[in-house]
Formats: sequence, C-alpha cells, structure tokens
Amino acid sequence: MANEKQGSDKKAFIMKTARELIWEKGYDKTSMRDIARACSYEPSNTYNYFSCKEQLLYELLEEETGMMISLLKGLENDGKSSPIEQLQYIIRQQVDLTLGARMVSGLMFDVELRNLSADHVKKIIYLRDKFEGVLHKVIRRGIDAGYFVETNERLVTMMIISMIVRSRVWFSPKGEKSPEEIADFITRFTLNSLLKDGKRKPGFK
Amino acid sequence: MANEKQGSDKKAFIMKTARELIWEKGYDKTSMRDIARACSYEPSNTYNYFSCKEQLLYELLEEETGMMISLLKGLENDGKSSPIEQLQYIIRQQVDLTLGARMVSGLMFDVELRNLSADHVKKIIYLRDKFEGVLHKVIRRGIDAGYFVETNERLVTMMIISMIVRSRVWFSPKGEKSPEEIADFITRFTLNSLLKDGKRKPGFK
Amino acid sequence: MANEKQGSDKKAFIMKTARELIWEKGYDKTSMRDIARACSYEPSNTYNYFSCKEQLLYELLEEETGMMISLLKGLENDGKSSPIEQLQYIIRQQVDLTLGARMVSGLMFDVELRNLSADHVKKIIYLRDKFEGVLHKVIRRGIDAGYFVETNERLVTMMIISMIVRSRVWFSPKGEKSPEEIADFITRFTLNSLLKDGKRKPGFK
Amino acid sequence: MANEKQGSDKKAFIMKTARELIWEKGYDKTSMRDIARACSYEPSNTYNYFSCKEQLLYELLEEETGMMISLLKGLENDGKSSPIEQLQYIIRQQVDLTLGARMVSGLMFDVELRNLSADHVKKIIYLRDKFEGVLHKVIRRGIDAGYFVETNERLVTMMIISMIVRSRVWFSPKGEKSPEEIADFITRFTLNSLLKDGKRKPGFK
DNA sequence: AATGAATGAGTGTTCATTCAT
DNA sequence: CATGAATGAACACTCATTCAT
Repeated sequence: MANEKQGSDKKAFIMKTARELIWEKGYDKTSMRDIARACSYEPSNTYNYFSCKEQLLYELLEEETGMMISLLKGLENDGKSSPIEQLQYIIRQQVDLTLGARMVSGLMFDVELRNLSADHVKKIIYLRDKFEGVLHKVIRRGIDAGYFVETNERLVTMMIISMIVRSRVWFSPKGEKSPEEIADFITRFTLNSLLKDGKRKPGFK
Repeated sequence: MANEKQGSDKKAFIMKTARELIWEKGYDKTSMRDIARACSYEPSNTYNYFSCKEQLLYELLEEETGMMISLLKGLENDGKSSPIEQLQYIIRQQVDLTLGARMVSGLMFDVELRNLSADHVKKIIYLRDKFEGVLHKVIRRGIDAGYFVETNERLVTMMIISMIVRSRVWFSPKGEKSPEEIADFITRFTLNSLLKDGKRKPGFK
Repeated sequence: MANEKQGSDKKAFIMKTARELIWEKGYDKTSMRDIARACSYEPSNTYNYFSCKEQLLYELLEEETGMMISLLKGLENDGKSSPIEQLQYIIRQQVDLTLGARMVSGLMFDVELRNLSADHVKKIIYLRDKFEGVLHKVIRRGIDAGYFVETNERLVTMMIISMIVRSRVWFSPKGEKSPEEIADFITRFTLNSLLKDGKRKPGFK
Repeated sequence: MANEKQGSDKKAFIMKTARELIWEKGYDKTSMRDIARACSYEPSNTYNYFSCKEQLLYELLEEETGMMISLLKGLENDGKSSPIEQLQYIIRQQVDLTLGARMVSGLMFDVELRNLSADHVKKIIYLRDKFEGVLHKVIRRGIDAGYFVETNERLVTMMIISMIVRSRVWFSPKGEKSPEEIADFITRFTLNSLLKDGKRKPGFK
C-alpha cells in the first residue's frame, strides 16, 4: 500500500538511499538520521537491517566491488578477443560505473575505505586485488603477444584505474564530453602509450 | 629572544599540525580538539587565529594550491627547455609534493573541497585552474612544436593530474618504488602516449 | 509427547533465564533483548508471557518471596523444636537460597524493589513482612521461654537478615568458607548474642 | 550573581547533586541529563569536569571510601581506649554516615561497584580493604586482650558491616528508632556476642 | 594570547514496546 | 506462539563555537 519498493527488499532500498547520500556528502557528513529520513522511517529501524553505520558502509563497498568484478567475469580466461579489445571493454565498463547513470563506484571507494574496521578493510582489499589482477593479466598478455611494449603491468594498472576513478572529480554531466567519450579517451591515451610504433593511431581526441 | 620566531610562526605551526591530522584522518574526523591537543593548547585558542574550522581548511588548501603553482613559476613562458623536459619537471615536482617527505597536497584536495563554503570553493578552483592552465600550455606547445601527436590537451592534463594525485592511494613508503621512480613512470607513460612514432623509447618500467 | 512439558514450562524457562541475568547484571542493565537472546527467541515474544518488563521482575520477586516463605511453612506453629533449632534452620535455608547453587534471592531483592510499581511494591512488602513475622515469633518465643536475653525482636530480625543478605556481596565460591559454614557462623554469632550467660559456647569460628 | 555555591567549587557541587540522585534512583536510572538539569546547566558541561559518567561514579565512591577511612584515622594504633570503646565508636560513625543527615555511603557502595571499570574497582576495593583492616585489628586486639571470645575476626567484620550497611534498606526517618539508637543496638548486639560470660549486660534493646 | 566554563545542536545507538502477520 | 518490522523516547557523549577573564 505504502511504497511499493519497500515491500520486496527494504534492505536494498536503504542501501540505495544511503549510497546516494554518502556519494553526495560523504560518510561522515551523512548521519543515520539523514538516511532514515530519506527512507521516511525512524532512525532506530535501520538497526533492524544493519548492526551499525560501519556495517552499512561495508556492505555498500562490498556490493560495489562485487559489481566491478562481475563485469569482468569470463574475461580473464577469454583467449578469443585481443588484449586491445579487452582493455577497451574494461575501461568502458568501469567509466560507465563511475560516471554513468548508475553511478556506483569510484572515488568514494578510495576515500571511505578508512571508515571501515581493519577486518572489513582486509576483505574489501582482497576483492579489489582480484579486480586489479584481471587488468594485470590482460596487460601482460598484450605484452607477451607482442602488441604492447615491455613495461610494468602493475603500475600501468594503477595508471588506468587512477584515470578512471578520478574522472568523477572533474567530470561534468553538462560538459562537452560524455562518459563514453571519456572512456574512449582513456583507452586511446593508454593504448597509445602501450602499443608499439606503427601499431598506434596518429592522434586521439 | 629565543622564541622571537614563535609569535608570527604560531599560526603556521597550527596549520602544519592541522594539515597532518586532516591528511591522516580527514577533515570531518579531525576535531578542533584534536588539533589543539596536538598543538598542546586549549581548543578555544584556535579561534584567535582562525574564525572557524572551515576557514582553517580554506587557508590550508589555499596554501597548498599556492605551493603547487609557485613551483611552476617561470615555466609558463620559458621558451628554452623543451616541452618534454617541462613535462618531466612538472610531474616530478607534483609527485614529490604528493608522496615526498613534505606530503602536502593530493587527494585531500579533491575530497575536502566540499567542506568549503561556495565562496571559498570558487577561489580555490580559480587557483587550481591557473595550475592546470600551465599544463595545458606545455602540452599544446609540445603539439605545435611537432613533438606530440595531435590530442585534447585539457583531457591529457586531467589524465596526468589523476595519475599523480591518486598515487597517494596506492603508494606505499615500504613498497618497491620510490616517489622518484613513480614520477618517472608517470612521465614515461605519458610521453610514450604523446610522442610520435620514432621519438619514443622502446619500453619503460 | 517429547515436549509436552514445554508448553507450560516456557514461562518458567524465561523466568529462570531472566533471574540469572538480572542477578548477574541488575535489572536496568538486563534488556529484554538480553533475556530473549539467552532464551534463543525474539524479544517480542516475551510479551506473550509478560505484559511488560516490570511485570516480569514482579513475578520474579514474588516467586522468590514465596520460596523464602514456603521454607518456613509449619515452623511458625511448630512447638516441638526449640527456638535455637528453629533459628538455625531458618538461617541455613536462607543462606542456601542466597549463596547455594540455586542462588535465587538476596540483595537483588533489596535493590530491585525500586523498579516495581507502587502497587507491586506493596504486594511484595506484604509477603516480606510475613517472612519477617516468622522470625519475630521465633525470637520472641526464645525470649519468653527463657533461652534468650530480653531484646527487641524486630531489630534482631533485621540484623539476621542483613547478615544473610549481604553475604552475597563478600561471598566468594572459591573462598575458604562454604555457604554451610557461613550459615553456621551467622547462627553462632547471633545465638552467642542472644543466649544467656552459661548457655553459650565458649567461642565460635 | 547566579548561584553562589557554583563559583567556589563547581565540581564539588556536581558531585553533591549527583550523589543525591544516584542515591535515590541508582546509577543506571540517573542520566547525565538528570544530573545536569538538577545543577541547572547543560549536559555537555558535565564533561568539562568528568571525562565520562563512570568517572563521576568512581570519584563519588572514592570520596565516600575516603570519608569512611578518615573517620578511623588514629584509631588503628590507639592503645589507650579499649576495643569495646573503639568498636562502639566505629559503628556510630559508620551508621551516621549511612543514615545521618549527610547520608553518604552504604548500600550504594555495594551495588554500584559493578558499574565501575575493572581498574577503578581495584582501586576502590583497595581502599575498602584498608577500612576493613582497621576493624579486623580492633577485634583481634579485643580477643588477645581477653575481652572477646575466640572467633574469626574477618567474618565478624563482615557481620558488622552488613548490619550497618543494610540498615539503609529498612531504616525509616519517621520510624521509632533514631540512627543513634540503631548504632547502639548494632553495638550491643555485637558486643553481646563477642564478650565473655560475666562481662555482658543482661539484655539490650 | 590564552584559558576554562558554558552552550545547543547533533551523533550513533539502545531500549521497551507495538502490531500485523 | 512466534516473528520481523517499526516506533519514539531516551542515552552517553562529541562537536564547533562563544565569552568573560
């Protein structure tokens, strides 16, 4: 009768609401009261779903990391598509997650991590490492297959993630570039650095 | 006589202390009490130097941006050194600021900006734009002079800053790479992307 | 068949659990959640058995007082055994109730009384007075029969109860004295004070 | 201008107020708001004087124990007055502390002890043991000097304290007995038990 | 320049309890 | 009988800030 969304999965509804608020104002500035109010119920009720505020943040970040990883499922051992195509695919997916309508991951991840308990940090880092591992492999395969110049794949991974994640800081929905164009730019910028002479395109915008 | 410096330096001392704490724990988690205690005086005394907490943060960020810019002084209209050398110089300076012993700028900048008043945000953004403007020009000069491939210098600027700034997230002082090596890597990664075929080095680590 | 006892015993089970917790932590520090969790069901279920927390406490104290009294049944009008034997019997029973394995009464009684409603307090006091009345009579009979020196039997009653009740504060299960020995000591200490010269034992430990 | 008492020793004023409230309602039922309201200032101000609620209780109990002990100063090594006089003196002082106008110690002590941190409990127990030690010695001296029958002085100490402390539970200011009379009764009851045949009074009320 | 007392709004969280299912 | 969701009042405590001294 009331809110139709609430019936089926109230916990998911709280998480969605909380994510938006934390995304906007940050974990510290978002109070349990804020979240409850935005869900239009009383603060104490939140504790029927999450044991404490930190637990809520943890589940949020866990969900996010999960999403990032799930998009890469199957890619790791996919031998058909070229490393170039794979790189392009990964960057597109992650930029979409960061800047797209579903805006779900990104800088929040980096910054709010320190609000987690040591135990929870460990778990999230474990997931993040799995994600980074996929990127490592793709780049390494590109080098071994002769597409890319010899380089340090771990650092390249960091560069790519940095460019993606921080796009949230300077991206403007009203700006001249769409998320897709930004993804393409990051891809071109990266490939232009990695590809050997002769395999590169002359320029990129 | 012994403490003649203290009079004028007291404010600087508070800022230094505050910067370290905010750097470590974030603006929200750093209370005026924390700062005062670390300075070993009473909280109320802070208000003899700063009208409010937000003002303190503002002056911190202003000082930071100032430092970033001052390192670029003279570079903008320097026609002698090549864009390649200039790029290398800028990246080195900024990485040092971010990861070096004086650790003073970086991600804090991006994140804490939202704790400023609208008016203060405007002022900081103005300074930041000046900084970015130098990078634009350097890259544009590199393109015009035939060193770099044709590209969007604004986006390239963002890529470079992203790679620098976020290095703070994954950098470990105990890790295998020193700040200098990271600066070099970012420089090589960028130049490898920008330089035309034949002008690049075969690989980079 | 197997659990035919459970139906009616469930309430008793809750009371047993609640008593232990309240005994240990006190009424205020024992939440309905605590009790429910210790019974391994949900808090709201408690309200199928007790209208509110105060009611639960009331029934607990009522049960306790009942136990204290029931142990004295028949004693009041028992003309056979001497007042000395009767006093000894009473003290033993009450110390056992306070310090014995079933640990069921004692200081909790004194302290938690203020958590009851005025109405409930009255009822409990009424029962407590009945208990004290038995002690009065025993002592009075001892005086009248020439065993005990002339004294104020009401105050003597208070002394005896005080010694019994507060034993819970300093009693240690690992200590050198067992509950039985403590009961004996209280009995000897009291009798030594009450008995006339010549009827006393020379010393007591 | 406002409250004349506040100026000189505000902390003492808070403690006095808090003691009365805790005495009346118990530690758990007395909120920091209650205490602040009774002092007519805002709750947060309490924390300028006490780091937390537990610290307030601790200082209260420490003060109390201190008072109990200070009344015994000089008694321990006083060879002039007889153990009988000393016992009488101690019981009078403690009953006065418990039931007199200054009502400061007593059952609260026993019960609220569990609200202290382990560390604070240790400190209070240490002080309490000092107090009990004096009683031990007085009784032992009475035995050795031939006044008292041979007995366990530690247990006798417990009996005496129990009778004193719990008087608070049944004492009524409107009742027939004054604190002085109660003290006398406890003294007589005790002495009658301890004194040898022939040294006792025939009865006591 | 520095302090200590004071404030009032706010924080995360707990609690006894209710109610529809 | 039993549950899970919901409530609203309360709690200890923290915060940035003010102000008289």
